[in-house]
Order: sequence, then structure tokens, then C-alpha cells
Amino acid sequence: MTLQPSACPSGDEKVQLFGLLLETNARLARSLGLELEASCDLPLAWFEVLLQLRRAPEGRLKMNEVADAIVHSTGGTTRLIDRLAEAGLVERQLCPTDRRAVHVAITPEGNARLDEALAVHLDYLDEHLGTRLDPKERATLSGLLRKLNAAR
Amino acid sequence: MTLQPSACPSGDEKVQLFGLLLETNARLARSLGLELEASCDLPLAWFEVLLQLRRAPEGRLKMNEVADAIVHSTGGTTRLIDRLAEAGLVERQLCPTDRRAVHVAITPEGNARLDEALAVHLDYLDEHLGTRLDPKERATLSGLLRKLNAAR
DNA sequence: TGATTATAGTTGCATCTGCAATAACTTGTC
DNA sequence: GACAAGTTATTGCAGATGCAACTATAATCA
Repeated sequence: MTLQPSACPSGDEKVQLFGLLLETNARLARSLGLELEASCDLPLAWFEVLLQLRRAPEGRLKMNEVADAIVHSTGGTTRLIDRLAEAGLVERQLCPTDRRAVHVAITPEGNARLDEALAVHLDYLDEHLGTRLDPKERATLSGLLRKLNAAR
Repeated sequence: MTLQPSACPSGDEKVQLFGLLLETNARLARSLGLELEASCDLPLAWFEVLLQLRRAPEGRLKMNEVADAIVHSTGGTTRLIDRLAEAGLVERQLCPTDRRAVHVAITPEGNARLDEALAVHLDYLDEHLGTRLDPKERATLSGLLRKLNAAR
């Protein structure tokens, strides 16, 4: 019998790093989600959609672009957009050049809700990112995550 | 009207960093999850539980410790453990000192499945972490995530 | 001790999500 | 132009998860 039979890889450096990434993300997402829901009555997934739409040129994206941006399946995205549309925060628009496609556009009301949520989000980030990492560390982290995210 | 009315905070450095963390995590978790499911027929959530149990002293944790380790609600964890137990990968044990508590222990079969999954996971990590970040970068990332995760 | 409060785990219910199948449309090829 | 193949979004269905309510047990304190 060897020294470390099958137990060793669970302590592997990369395994730990991956676990840490999952855990960090889960904790931050959960606490931000609760905060957004409590303060703005806005689910985190809705916030993500609105944020992506605001960033997009002309404030709209096609369904599949939304799905990719928020890392959801297209089926899940369809229904997520259903809910946002029913709440009046986004609207579906016909795509003039492709009748299969659907544009999703943020509405004025959606922009207003996003502003509220961003205020909460910024406070949250000051508390959770600002106090734990200095600007240089944040820049480093950002660069590393970008590298990780880069190739698909 | 000012230059950047309400649109500016969506481009804030911290907002972007947070978004990047969410996105990176979502993509990696999804691709690893698909890989584990395809190769081992093991959902990512099951893998996480088994990994935490193996790391625990004596290979067991209480329900609430499992819930905290994998960042789930206790209700969700109860049913997750139900499924793992039904598959024979873990078992519930009475806690001798607290009759409310339940120990969750990994079984020999659970250990075997975890070994299979770890082999897949290690390959995955070589491809997705190993090729994108060198050892020094991984150490840096690990340190930064630890800082982020530290205070709750 | 007895009453109150806190903790551990489970369950009902509602919601959200993904997958696979489908419908509508576009593109490529001959 | 017509058929085949690819793309876009939606829907049925099943599975997973969180919240809040509940039960059982432990701890605290008068």
C-alpha cells in the first residue's frame, strides 16, 4: 500500500483552486442576490440581463446573445425574458433582417430599475470588494479571470 | 444633462470585475459539469459533496456542514443527500452526541466514483487551468480568491 | 425542575433551469 | 428555383433548489 492511496488528488493545487473559485462565486452571488432582492425586489438573473442590455449598443441584444452573455441555455433565456417582459423591464422587437430572430431591448422602466439596483450593487461592491482587495489586486484578479475566460 | 447620465456605473471597474467572476465561474462550472456527466454520469453537485466528504476528517460531515461547504440551503442539501444516499454513494449515520444531528459519510462506492470523477476532473483542469495560467499565476489567483472569500 | 429559546434536519410548495423536440425561417448547393 | 442543411427561438417535461413552516432535540436560565 502506497503512502497516499486514492486520497491525494483531492488536495491537488488545481483542484483546490477550482473549488475556491466555485465557492467564492457561490457566496458572493448568494449574498448579492439576497441584497438585490431585499432592496430592489430584483432577482440577480434579472439584474444581469438588464446590465448586459445597457452595455449593448442601442440597448438591445438578440435572444441568443443574451443567453450567451448570461451563460444560460436558450430555453431558459426565453422564459427569463418572458418574465422580464411581463414586468415591463424589457421588450421584444422584431428583427428587420431575420424573421427568426428576436431583439430584446431594455425599456425606460428597465433602465430606471437598473439604476436603483446599481446603486445597491455599488454599495455592496464597496463593502465586499473594496475592503478586501486594493485597486492593484483587483486589476490583477481581473486580468487572471480574463485569461481563464478567454479561450472557449 | 450631464455627460454620463445613468449609464456610467455599468462600466465601473468593480462592477466589471464582479461580472467577470460570475461569468468565468458559470462557464467553467457548466463545461466541467457536462464533462463529468458525460464521462462519469455524475452531476457536479454530487462531485462537490463527495469531494468535501473525502477532505473531512473520518470522511464525514454533519448536514449543516455539508450545506455550508457547498453553499446550498439546508433544505436543498437534505434532498441532495437523499439522492446521493439512494445511489449508495453516501450514508446517513446517527450522531451519538446529538440526536438532532445527522452525519453524512462517504461510502466505499462513493470513494470509487469520486476517484473516477477526479481522473476526469484532473484532465479537465490540465486543459482549462494548466494551459491558461502558469503555476505562479494560479498561486496568485488562489490567494486573491481566498482574500475575497475570507470574511463573511 | 420547568419554561423559554435556539438549533438540526425535513417537507410542502413554488420557481427556475436545462434538455430535447419542434416550428419558423435562412443559407447553401445543385 | 427547389431541396437539404443550418440557425433561431419557443415549448413540454422533468429535475433541482430555495424559502418558510414544522418537528424533534438541546441549551439556557430563572
